[in-house]
Amino acid sequence: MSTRIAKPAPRMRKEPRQARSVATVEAIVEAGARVLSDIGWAGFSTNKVAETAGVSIGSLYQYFPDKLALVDAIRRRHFDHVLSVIREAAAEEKPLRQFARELVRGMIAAHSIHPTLHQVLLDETPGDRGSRAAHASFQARYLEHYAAAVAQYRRRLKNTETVARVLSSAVEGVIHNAARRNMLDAPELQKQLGELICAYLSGQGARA
Amino acid sequence: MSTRIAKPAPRMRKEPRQARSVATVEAIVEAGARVLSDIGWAGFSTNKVAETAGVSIGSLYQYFPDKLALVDAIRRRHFDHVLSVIREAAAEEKPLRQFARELVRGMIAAHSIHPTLHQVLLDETPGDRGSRAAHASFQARYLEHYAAAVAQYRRRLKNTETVARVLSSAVEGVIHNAARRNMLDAPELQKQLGELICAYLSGQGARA
DNA sequence: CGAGAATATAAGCAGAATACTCACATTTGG
DNA sequence: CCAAATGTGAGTATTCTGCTTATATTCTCG
Repeated sequence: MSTRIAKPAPRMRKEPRQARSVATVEAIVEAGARVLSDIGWAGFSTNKVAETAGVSIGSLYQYFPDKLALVDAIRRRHFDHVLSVIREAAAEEKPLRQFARELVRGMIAAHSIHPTLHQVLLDETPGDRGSRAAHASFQARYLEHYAAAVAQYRRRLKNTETVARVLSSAVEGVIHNAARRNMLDAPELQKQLGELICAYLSGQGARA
Repeated sequence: MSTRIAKPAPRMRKEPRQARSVATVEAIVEAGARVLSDIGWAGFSTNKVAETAGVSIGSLYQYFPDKLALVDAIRRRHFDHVLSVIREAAAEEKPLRQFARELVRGMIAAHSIHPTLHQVLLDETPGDRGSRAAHASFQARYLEHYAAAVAQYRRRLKNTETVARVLSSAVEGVIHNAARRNMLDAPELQKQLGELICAYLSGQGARA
């Protein structure tokens, strides 16, 4: 019995050197995100990704050692994107309403390209081999930013962590639901989501 | 070209008449829910469901004409359950805090058996053939109950529909997230989710 | 130019699943 | 005790999927 590590799982089998191959790799990752968002993990096959990207299946395997390495690349790219959105919204000190507005706009923008990618990545995609760590790390930093905002705007300072978790999952739920119904750009929704955030963080949940 | 309807898709190939077969069918549906919740749609195979139920694959096909009929049965059962929870919480007139508490408790209880079944049913499961109607009908009635509550507790009566949608998806998001982390029974979470509902429905999202 | 390196192609393999049938065994009710 | 109801599971036929490989094309750079 070896050390429980089944696969070394290198990120890239070969690093793209010319501009052409960089574009190819980018096209593959982009197509992968599209397939994942449109059809979900169940329909995510390397052949279909290659076809969607407009490259041959051989090209895909020239750079990605296996299917999971591809998913990892997609995940990394998407998480980095989302993380930057929250970091930006929670960065400097600003009025609550402005924070909420920027957060909502950013999250909606991030989900407008591949509406359900985020959820698929969180729910359906296997957390196999090494992505587990990246996954957890993302979640941790993700929450940190939320917690920072919560600490900044909330009077009651208890349970910051739980409050942050509740807030983030509520926002994600609303966005995800809107994405599924193709209603991400409804201005009414943006407004209400903003109000939800403000109301919860203002936080006097009615007495008694 | 015929009428676009590929399959008549009967619900049951044969109706169980004896107590034994009723139990068998029930075991199959229950096992199906478990498999769907534990492994997701990608791992949902009729063979695995039968094995989980402790019956032979032949028994399954004696009552369910095909895979989708089985999923439909699972969906119907689960949706009926969830619907009853909301109906009960939003039934009589009661103080906001009590409504919130009952809703949260009910939703958590409903998700405690098969934590991620609800999301899987909504997101991964194909809406094929005839379940589309049931699906939409469920969503409609689901929202109706939320809307009733919103109309009852909210001062501003505009956008009742949007508010109901935002509220329901926020609640679902929190529950779903908690389910994924096995934190459904954390009392802190129940409390915060209740406060979120109250705060949003109380609804003065800070001025300016 | 031209040679070798980098990149792209797609036919196809080997094996794993999977939905579903069918011929037969067992149990039940009347 | 028998006909109907119920249960069984090996087997089938088909699809799919991840991935290799032998070959073709394009780029870089002296």
